[in-house]
Amino acid sequence: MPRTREQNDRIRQSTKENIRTAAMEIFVKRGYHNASIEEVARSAGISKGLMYNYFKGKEDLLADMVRSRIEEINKVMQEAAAQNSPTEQLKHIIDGALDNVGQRPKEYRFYLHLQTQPEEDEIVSKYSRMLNEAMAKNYQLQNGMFMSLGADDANLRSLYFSSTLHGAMLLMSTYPEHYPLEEMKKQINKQFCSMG
Amino acid sequence: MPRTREQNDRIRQSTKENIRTAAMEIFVKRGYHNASIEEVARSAGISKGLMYNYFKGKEDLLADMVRSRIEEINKVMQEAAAQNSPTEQLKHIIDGALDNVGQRPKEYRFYLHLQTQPEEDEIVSKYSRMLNEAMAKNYQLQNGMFMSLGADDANLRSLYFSSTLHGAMLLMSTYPEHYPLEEMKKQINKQFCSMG
DNA sequence: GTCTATATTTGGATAGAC
DNA sequence: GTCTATCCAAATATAGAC
Repeated sequence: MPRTREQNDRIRQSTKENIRTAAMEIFVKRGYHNASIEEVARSAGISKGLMYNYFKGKEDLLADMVRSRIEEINKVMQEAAAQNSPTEQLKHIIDGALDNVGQRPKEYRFYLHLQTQPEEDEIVSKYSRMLNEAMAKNYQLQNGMFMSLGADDANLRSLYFSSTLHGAMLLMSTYPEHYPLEEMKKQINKQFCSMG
Repeated sequence: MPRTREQNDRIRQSTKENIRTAAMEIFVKRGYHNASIEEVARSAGISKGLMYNYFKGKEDLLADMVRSRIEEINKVMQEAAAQNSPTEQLKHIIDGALDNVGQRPKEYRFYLHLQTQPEEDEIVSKYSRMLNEAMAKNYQLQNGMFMSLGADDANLRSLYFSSTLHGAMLLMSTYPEHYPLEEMKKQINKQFCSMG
């Protein structure tokens, strides 16, 4: 009795999702270069060969992750833009960014590691660029928020804000257990979310 | 006519320095994992085999770099501590950090990439840890400076300062040609180097 | 849809001659 | 002190059977 089309589809989807989860886990643990397909497959509970039935190769796994990361970033930014006042918009960015790192610091660290990849890396630099471009695009949006807020030199202010925010994320991912998340959110809010 | 001891020493030193420079160049360009000994040797103008006469292997090259980086960081911090007032001490830290990144953004990026290495990387994590520890040590020193400055919650203030500073370094290394270095130094100074 | 066995490549490291 | 030739391990990817 052969499987129906729907059964096969379900199996395929579920296996693919297993691989995704396993790949993220292993990549975060070992880093892209040191992660082996072997180990990803083992962690997903399948054979090495079967991987290639679902992803073209190791790079394809990474591409999939980066795509989903960029979606996640854009989503937070769009939610922020939908807020009523620039004050609330910026607050949403701060909360979105810092909560995300606070919840999954290793994952943030993985993507930052990726973003700081040398530009001439043969394989990975493409994805580094994609992430940086996504951030740059959202930075433009953020500039508009500081305009609305009525900042003197909105672009400079926005850049200073981004520096502070990304610095906080970096330090939080480096010392996740000691970083006073809520305290920092309060400080950044106080400094940037109103016209002083 | 054989070479004298001194001639040999000079040759050895000069060759070693050549390798160091070449290795930094290639590592910064390709990243540690993608850099090949082959290419480092080519760039240094020597054969691959000769490399192993000067360094135990690829990892030893990295160890050498990290050691010299930590020395560099500590030096800036000691110079800062030698200043007369906490205001000047903090200013020295800001200038030292941001000028360094401004001059060699790729190199900073390389070390940040190293620091964000996953903890369980088999080879490289050791050096990641060393860098993070050097930074943590200097952070203690910095805390003292904010104490002297008479900050309300000195440790929190110091952490916020570090977040801002490292965020600025990160963004500067990401967009080296667009980042308004001097402007940012001024802002950070204004915010942190006095008691407001 | 899944597995095992195998091919292929890359690159770090060593040996031995000059 | 330097080079060329060689070894060897790791890991990506493929082929073919069940």
